[in-house]
Amino acid sequence: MAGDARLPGASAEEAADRIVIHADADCFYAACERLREPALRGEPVVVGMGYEAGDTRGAVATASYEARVYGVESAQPITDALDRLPRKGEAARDPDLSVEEAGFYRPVDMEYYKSVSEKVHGHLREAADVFREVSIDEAYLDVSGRTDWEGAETFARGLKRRIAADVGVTVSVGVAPNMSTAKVASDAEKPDGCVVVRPAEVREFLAPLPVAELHGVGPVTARSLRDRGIETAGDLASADETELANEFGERGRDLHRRARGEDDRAVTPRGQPKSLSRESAFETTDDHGVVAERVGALARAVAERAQAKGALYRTIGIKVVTPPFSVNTRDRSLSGPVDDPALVERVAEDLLSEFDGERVRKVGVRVSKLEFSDDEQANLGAWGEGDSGGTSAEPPPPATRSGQVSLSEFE
DNA sequence: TCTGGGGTCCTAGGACCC
DNA sequence: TCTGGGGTCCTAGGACCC
Repeated sequence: MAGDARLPGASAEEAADRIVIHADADCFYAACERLREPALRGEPVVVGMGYEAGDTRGAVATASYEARVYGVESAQPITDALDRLPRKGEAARDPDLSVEEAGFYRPVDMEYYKSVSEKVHGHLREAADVFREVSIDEAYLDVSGRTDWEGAETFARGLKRRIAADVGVTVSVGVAPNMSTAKVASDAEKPDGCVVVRPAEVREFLAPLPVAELHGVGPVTARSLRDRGIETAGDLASADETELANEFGERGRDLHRRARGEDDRAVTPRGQPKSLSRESAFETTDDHGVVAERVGALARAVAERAQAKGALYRTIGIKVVTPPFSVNTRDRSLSGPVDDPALVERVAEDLLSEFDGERVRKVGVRVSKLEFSDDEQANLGAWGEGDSGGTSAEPPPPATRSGQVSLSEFE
């Protein structure tokens, strides 16, 4: 039972000697905007997704610390953010508003952020024995062979300094004997943090933290834990594991271990994606034709992306969000892996027909049970060395067409 | 004010097979 | 006619993360 958490090859001895860094760029999108627009430095900056200049739609992707002071936070609707922090330009024209208490709003520009991210990741990769990219602004590094606990802080500060000097963004880092503790440590002194937690200090470092600060504890679990009198990681660490397992299943055991700073997972490079999806939100409508149109476009887009990545898929699914916010998913598995955009479209629209007549606010299309052809694997091996792909001029030819797959179940 | 978009992992019941 | 156990796959939903 106890060995379940351990990955193959990660012996207890190896785990005990591990030095893991979690690096997390501070307000990354806002930092990128400041990089190319230095006038934004020191100003409140809000980056919105689904947002266009002058618009009121969309949601906050990143708010700079200056903007957070006004109560702007990520995932907030732009309209709410604007209530708290008006746009600079509008504040200048409106005598009731103060220009001092206004901010700059910018739409997300993923391509640019990726180009900055590649530079940051380049430094991180160079500093690590093993590098695992988590997202555009986050990564784990196994640096066991690069430093020791004596030198860990100097090592981490050097890394931060190189990134700041070369790229111009600040990165918060946490250094710890395992991934889950390193993650919490990088968060502990944001922004521009550098927190080293040595093996003997893990328990006391974690103990006072609210449970919600543990990776994997969201609002639902946090409330449920609080209802049981478990407020801090220390409470969780000393809670009864069997009771946690009864209440939360295997996740309960996991959280118990994380709260105790026990995490034997080895840092491994990120593998191939498990699914690819596209989704989009719109004004709630019950016009099935409009919804079907969207689904068709998303199906084409997702199939194109799969093709560009050399991915075959065996399951096609849709997501339909109906007011106020209920998420419905439907999917269908095929008899074999395919690369067949027309089929994605057909299956997606067929699955959608169940929702004919319903009010819909958002739809998505997903392909999953992915398989990657061998030559594409080879390409991805090379990809790990240098650039991070994404914008290659020509997608690889599809490895397999769907001719051999039975379509009888759709006709 | 109608909460964006892209992911991962887990659970649970039913079908189906041996 | 009714009884087991074990395993995998499929589908739907939920929690969580960035």
